[in-house]
Amino acid sequence: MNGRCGRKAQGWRGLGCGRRMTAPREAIYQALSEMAGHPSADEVFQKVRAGRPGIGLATVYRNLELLRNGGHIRLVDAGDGKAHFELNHAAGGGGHHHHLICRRCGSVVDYMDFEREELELISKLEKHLSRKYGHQITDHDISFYGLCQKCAAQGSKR
Amino acid sequence: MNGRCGRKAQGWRGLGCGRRMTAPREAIYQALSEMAGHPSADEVFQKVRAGRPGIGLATVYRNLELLRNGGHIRLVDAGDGKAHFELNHAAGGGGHHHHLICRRCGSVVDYMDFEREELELISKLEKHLSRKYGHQITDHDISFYGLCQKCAAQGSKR
DNA sequence: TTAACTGCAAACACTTTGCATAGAT
DNA sequence: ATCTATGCAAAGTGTTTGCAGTTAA
Repeated sequence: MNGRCGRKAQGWRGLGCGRRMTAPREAIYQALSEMAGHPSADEVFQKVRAGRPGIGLATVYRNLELLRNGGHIRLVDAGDGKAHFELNHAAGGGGHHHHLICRRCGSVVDYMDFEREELELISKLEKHLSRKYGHQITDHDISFYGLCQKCAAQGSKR
Repeated sequence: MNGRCGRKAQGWRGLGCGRRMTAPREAIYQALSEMAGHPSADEVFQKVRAGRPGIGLATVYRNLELLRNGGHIRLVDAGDGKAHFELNHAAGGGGHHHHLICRRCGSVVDYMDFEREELELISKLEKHLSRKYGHQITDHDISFYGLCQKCAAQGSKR
């Protein structure tokens, strides 16, 4: 949208996003892309660490932030106080999805149902809100909260 | 939905939610209800403290959590690492709204546009997702992220 | 060559918890 | 009288930052 990368994104090089392409950065993206679900920063750290023992947690945080700014990955709020991440396939127009989050166990289910109707309403909303409030909308988040099947079965209160 | 209050909610008493109705709890809800926007836990604390000097921050956190579980207030994620709160007017079916959040300055704008279409799609989605995934959906969050007018004007990168 | 990146550890900010006391029912 | 809620301070947690050394460009 505004100043995205500014460089030709030839496959993987796009991750550099005008910055240096370092081994840790690649390893971090790689790790995230190999992980299922929505790992937390620390989980990504553990995974990267397995293949690159010397890596630091700070580097993971710094790169996740960088990758997020570059639009490569996306932050998911699972309501557990930690930041969770997932690849932003939506950047390619591909597998964008929304979330179904359990308030008890924190599990996150992705869903892509009603894609057509949702996308239609969403783009209508984005356009309208942009005009009305002057916001420059780049992103959205639609999540449903409640109890997952397992937790709901475990009894209603606490 | 599941085990909500279980007591007759005679106006304000409903806040007790089966628990003791204490002055701090009332003061905290009162403070939040008098504040505009989406104050953070600490902002609520400051406001309550003004009228009740002795109150503790922990009590504010404990009660915000309690009120949230009781469905009286709602947590808003402004992406700034702090928990923000607002009254859950939606509980009464009234002024439910969604958010327009600035990634730069963290400002949050409420909007209620396209209410009919949105609500229609949302309730359809909730029903469908409940059936398909077995989740017990109690709540949802729809937010658009980007730059507010002011921040967008201040330059595109950085 | 040089400026961004890294790893480490220390610093931070927000939130939660332990415990003795106060207070609602 | 009983048992939950409170206030304080101390402990956690997740995340950020300072800095000297490293490394991509």
